[in-house]
Amino acid sequence: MTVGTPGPRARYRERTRAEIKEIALRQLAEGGIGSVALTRIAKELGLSGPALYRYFAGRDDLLSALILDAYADVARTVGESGAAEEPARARLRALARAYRGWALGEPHRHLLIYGSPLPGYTAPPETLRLARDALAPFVGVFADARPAPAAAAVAGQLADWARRDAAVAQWAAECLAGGAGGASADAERAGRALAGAVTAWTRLYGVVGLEVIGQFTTMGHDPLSLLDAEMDLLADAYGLP
Amino acid sequence: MTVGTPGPRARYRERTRAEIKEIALRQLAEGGIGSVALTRIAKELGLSGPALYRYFAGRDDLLSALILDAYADVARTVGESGAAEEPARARLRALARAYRGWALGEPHRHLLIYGSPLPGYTAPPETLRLARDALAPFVGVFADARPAPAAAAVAGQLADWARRDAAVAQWAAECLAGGAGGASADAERAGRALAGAVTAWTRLYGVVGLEVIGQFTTMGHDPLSLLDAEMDLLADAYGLP
DNA sequence: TGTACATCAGTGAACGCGCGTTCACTGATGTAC
DNA sequence: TGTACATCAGTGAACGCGCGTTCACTGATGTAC
Repeated sequence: MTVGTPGPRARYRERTRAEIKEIALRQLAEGGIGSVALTRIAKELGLSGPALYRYFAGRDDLLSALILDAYADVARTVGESGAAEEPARARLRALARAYRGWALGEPHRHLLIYGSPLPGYTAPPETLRLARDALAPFVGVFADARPAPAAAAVAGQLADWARRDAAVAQWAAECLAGGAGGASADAERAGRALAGAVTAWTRLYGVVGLEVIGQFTTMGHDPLSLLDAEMDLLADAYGLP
Repeated sequence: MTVGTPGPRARYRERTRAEIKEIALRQLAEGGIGSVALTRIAKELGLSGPALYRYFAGRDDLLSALILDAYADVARTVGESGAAEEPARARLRALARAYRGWALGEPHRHLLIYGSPLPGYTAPPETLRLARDALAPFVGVFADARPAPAAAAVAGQLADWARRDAAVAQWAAECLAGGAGGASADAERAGRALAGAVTAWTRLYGVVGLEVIGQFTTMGHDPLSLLDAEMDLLADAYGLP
């Protein structure tokens, strides 16, 4: 079989897969993960139930596809944002706002990957790489960070991690160099940048996650202001320009 | 009917309700919320299915009871911790660690109240008060906070909130006075304390929430160190002794 | 102290529902000669 | 350019499952006189 041109059958197949995922996402948005049902997807597509097994090995396989798509979408959305901003702290704000925009726009997809884990479901291994991709832009922001004393311990732990695991060290170096190959960054520097990125991510998740599940509805503050403040405080604590 | 002594029937009733909730919690821990099934609870208790309707109006009512219990448990756990610690920043650490301990010990209950919301389920109104109770000790910690400039906007918003809503103002005053009646605290002070408390809560949730759903399993840091660092940085930013 | 009555726990049968998945098959579509 | 064949989308019937909830009822337990 020739590689390259997909052929009409493969194209049709991809289109149907996409339609199935589209309907599944709608069900997810409307009734949560428990409402994603192959039977009803098939009916909506005008197909019989078993027909879906031509496109997905089963319900779990479909959910895996949705999860991987969501991770990829997050990485893309965050990765595309804020690259132009000049001071590092402005870039940090932009990254955080980009994720918030995505999560508020598609809360069901945020919850799919960062809500309650599906019992009995084990995520496919690609998930790890994709989750890392979303973190990469944050690592870049903290390339020249000088953490406050309170953050030194975490930075040290992550530096040790980079020392122990060569793959991690290389990944961090790539993030720091903006994708170029110069992997000459030392572990200390990588540790500082990773600490900043992880902390940015937990703060971002803290604010946005609570906002998505509606825990702020009775509180008298604007979640966006809080998010901006959190990123600014982090920029302060890590000495970002 | 005399109030006071419960009587043997009421006591038996309460015991059975407690047993039902116990089994439901075990099902929740083992298979998530979708696994909480009245039919199977009844079977485990040696009862027929419909018998449970003597104790709970239906599945949603049982879930509501579990949710309210969880909120109350959080408030109690956090409230009991760290009161003795002297410098405010040590108290803050203790509060955060207390919640983390609870959440890691009973991740299913953490997820019940802070994971994906149940579609179609609306929480009973008592939830709000109980959620506030859990925040109260944090407000006390930030009684004399002097927020960094980056946090001023949020503190201002929450001060406005206290000005607009008398009930909020009084609640904040009670938190600041440690439960005493002296509600003379001004709105600015309440706003600063509330801002600190809310921020502490989002940071705490950020770290613990991600830890519970397993997002740190591949990262080379100790989540407890990160949590401590986050609370220390917050104490720095809010000028806590 | 004894008795009549109200209260309440619990049962069994039944309703109606949707779900994931398997299997043997039919018919259309693309492909190799 | 035409034909034989393999591939693949899709069907219909069927299996087996557990679930929440309602209803009319029985029998035990507590309570008021």
